[in-house]
Amino acid sequence: MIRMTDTREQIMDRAAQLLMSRGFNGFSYRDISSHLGVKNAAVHYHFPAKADLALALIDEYRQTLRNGTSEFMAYGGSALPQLEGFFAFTSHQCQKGRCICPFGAFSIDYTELPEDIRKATASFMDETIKWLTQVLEVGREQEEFRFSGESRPKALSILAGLQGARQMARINGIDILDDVITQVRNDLGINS
Amino acid sequence: MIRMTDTREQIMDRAAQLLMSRGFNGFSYRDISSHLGVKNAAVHYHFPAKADLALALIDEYRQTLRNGTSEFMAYGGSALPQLEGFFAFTSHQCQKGRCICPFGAFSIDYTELPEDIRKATASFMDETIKWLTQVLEVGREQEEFRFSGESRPKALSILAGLQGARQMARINGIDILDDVITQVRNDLGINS
DNA sequence: GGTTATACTTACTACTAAGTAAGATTAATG
DNA sequence: CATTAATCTTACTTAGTAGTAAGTATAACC
Repeated sequence: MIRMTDTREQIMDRAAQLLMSRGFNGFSYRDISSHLGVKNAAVHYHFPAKADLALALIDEYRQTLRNGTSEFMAYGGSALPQLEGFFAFTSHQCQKGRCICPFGAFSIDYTELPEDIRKATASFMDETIKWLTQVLEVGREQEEFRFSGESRPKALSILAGLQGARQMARINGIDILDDVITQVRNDLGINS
Repeated sequence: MIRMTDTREQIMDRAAQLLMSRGFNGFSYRDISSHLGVKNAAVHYHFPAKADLALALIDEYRQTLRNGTSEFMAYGGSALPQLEGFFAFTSHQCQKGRCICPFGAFSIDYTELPEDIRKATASFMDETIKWLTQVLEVGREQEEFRFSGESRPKALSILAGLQGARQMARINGIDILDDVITQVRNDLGINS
């Protein structure tokens, strides 16, 4: 009756929430199962090992970001909306309590993680870096942004700033993220 | 014979290493004791609860930073060396494998931590923010730096950038930290 | 020389974690 | 109706966690 298996989706949902609010080693299968009102082993049925869950989460998050960026990567266009979309996404995630971005969540336990998770995380990060680098490169050509230095280190510094800000926001309040985003705009010569 | 109790120091040393390479929930008393060749309970003798160890670590780290900054806070002076000293400290820590700064390490588990650790972390962060804000403020007056916007958000964005970069460096190599530091210099108009 | 405090060890408790094997329930299929 | 596969539960194993209580050795103090 009702519907079988949206359980898998519910597990992913709850796990995403937990991953980004407590880190990968900060939640257990029990945290998921008790929240859904099922037994521990039900979660193991869908994701035999915690690593399987991690891979699925990375993939999902990656797809989410990719949906918003693929068109730009393929055809180019206006860079500022891409950047602002990313800011808005980051801010929104944080407000939902998903403060720790997956990079942050996995980076803590990185050296202890299985090889395939490390690869997936690293490759996801690469993809994000490349996207932002292109956004900055195109945006500078079109005079939407002004900054000194190469595009890639600038992209790295922005990503690092957002990641760090999300974590600092946990300790000192969400205003910190807004402040950092505003400053990043300033440093790009965006007068909004 | 030999010397008693440098054990406490050795515990702190190892714990600092573990905290900054695995996060607070990423190491156990066993990781410490086995490395020192003592028993688990010996660690508990010096630090009854893990929270006691955390507080001691925060205090130590805080003292380290304070030693390098107190003179400036009291008397002012040249701002650039303060900033460069901070960069060098960060970079050096990271090269020693202490990639995760305490803020990052505790922020992950923040919501689950006991109240006193949360307070200590937050107050330490405040202290750091205030110091860097003053460095930037003074540095701009003395025309060592150029940047737009207020000093405090600029300080936040730099701290967040360094924290994020340290974590990204774990995943994609230590070059990322150097790139980010270089970009921060660029964005401050420092031509070194 | 006896007492006391320090710095441990031995041996344990109580708990939580990931993961598994085998059985029960349900829905779909031939 | 019988079979099969999917989705779960019950009941368990193994291993690691923080923390504690009681005892031992050593050095310092009176």
